[in-house]
Amino acid sequence: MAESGTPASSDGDHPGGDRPRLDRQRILEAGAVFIEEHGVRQLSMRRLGAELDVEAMSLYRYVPSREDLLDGIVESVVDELYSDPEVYVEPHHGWQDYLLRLAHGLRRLAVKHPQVFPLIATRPAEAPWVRPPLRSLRWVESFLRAMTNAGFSNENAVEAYRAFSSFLIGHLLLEVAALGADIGPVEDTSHSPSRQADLTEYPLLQELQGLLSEDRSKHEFDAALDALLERLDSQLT
Amino acid sequence: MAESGTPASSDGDHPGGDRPRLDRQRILEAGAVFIEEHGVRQLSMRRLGAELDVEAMSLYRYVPSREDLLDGIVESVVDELYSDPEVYVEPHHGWQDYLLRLAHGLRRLAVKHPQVFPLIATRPAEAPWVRPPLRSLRWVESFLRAMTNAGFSNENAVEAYRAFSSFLIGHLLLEVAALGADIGPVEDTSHSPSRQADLTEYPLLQELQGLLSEDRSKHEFDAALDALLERLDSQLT
DNA sequence: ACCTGAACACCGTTCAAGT
DNA sequence: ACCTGAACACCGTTCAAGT
Repeated sequence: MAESGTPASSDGDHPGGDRPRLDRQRILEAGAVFIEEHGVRQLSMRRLGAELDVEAMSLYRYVPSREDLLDGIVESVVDELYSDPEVYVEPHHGWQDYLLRLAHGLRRLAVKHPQVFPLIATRPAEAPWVRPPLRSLRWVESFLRAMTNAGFSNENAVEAYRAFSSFLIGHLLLEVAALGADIGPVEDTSHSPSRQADLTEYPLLQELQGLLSEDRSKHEFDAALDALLERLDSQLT
Repeated sequence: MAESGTPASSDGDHPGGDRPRLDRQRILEAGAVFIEEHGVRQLSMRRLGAELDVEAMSLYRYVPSREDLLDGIVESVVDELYSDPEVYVEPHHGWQDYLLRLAHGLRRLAVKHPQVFPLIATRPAEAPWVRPPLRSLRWVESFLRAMTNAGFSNENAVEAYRAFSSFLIGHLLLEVAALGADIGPVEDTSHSPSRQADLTEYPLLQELQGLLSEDRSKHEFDAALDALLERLDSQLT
């Protein structure tokens, strides 16, 4: 009786929990959670609808297409960076401090959302020169402002922006990949990379397999970032 | 008359050209070509079949699944590196020469196959510690051998391997992305990034838009590679 | 031995229809 | 105003059947 019919109270109508009414932000968040749980490949409009106790078709009222849904998810995840207190402070301690905080903030984001991060890294951006993972005009402006204010020439500021992007993409993409994320359109757990590779033909690999399997990502990230900052610093004089 | 029936000669049977009989390598090559022309997203078993004048179902005799097809395409493209005369020579001129040649070979590969490269960069590898874009045990062994032979400790050789991979992924992925490739699961040309972004709120971006749109990828690649080699060199002493 | 037709269980997306 | 059912044009994949 309590199950059907009358649109009485707004809660307790469904056994599995209530349904707070659809809106775009709720869809994007559910999408991010779904991807983190099952991977992008598994995300279909129909399944995401089911997750929200709604038919797939309802989503189209808030999201024009699956592609746009993915873009929206990326955007909403990246926007977490604005509320990271370690990152989003005025760059009053110099450009190196600013870049360090930004880089570490993005690394936290990547590690927190290992399945979404590849999308952040690979979806086309707002403008061709907006390079991931700094996906918004606002961050690019902020980055370039920090550099030029610090005395970098326009050319060097732009070059620093490119070097910084490449550094982050390379390190973070490979870090989340090692974390077991699928960074491409795959999903099968029953798939290839489970079986142990046969190393009999590769004596050095055999010997170094222990070292190769160690996780040194934090150290390598910091070391490479440090080297990058040094390199940029040398362009300042 | 010449159109139908008798399986007479092996040529001229179809107006659109003859059909040399299916085999795995032919499928993989057609797949690579198709992706370069239309993007990964457009590649379906049915369409690739049509490209080969065959029903989709026939492909399953040579390729277990679409996923495996993509892996095979990646592998066959990466294998071009073995026949690059600039790369595949014994490292007799020192480790720096070896790394330079390898890096430039991979860059040529990326630029030659801008649509396939993101797959090279993002598909899961044979073993978890095989990092793209060096996707084969053989290359990893060769890389580590060159480094240890040059006097690097095991630890430093492995660290160099990781730094080198990250460097290549970051730079080449962003380079092919700028080249207009879709580096993620997108395709729509009718899509977002066409419209000119509104920069009125971002004065510095407005001022630097010219610089930001310049292609400096070759120079930046070389500069970053140089810095990396320097950094590795300093670990040798 | 190699290819195909028909079928199954899914997709994204549209649109008229329900409440 | 918001959600849904039915439908369309696609998918990947299986398998019995054709030649």
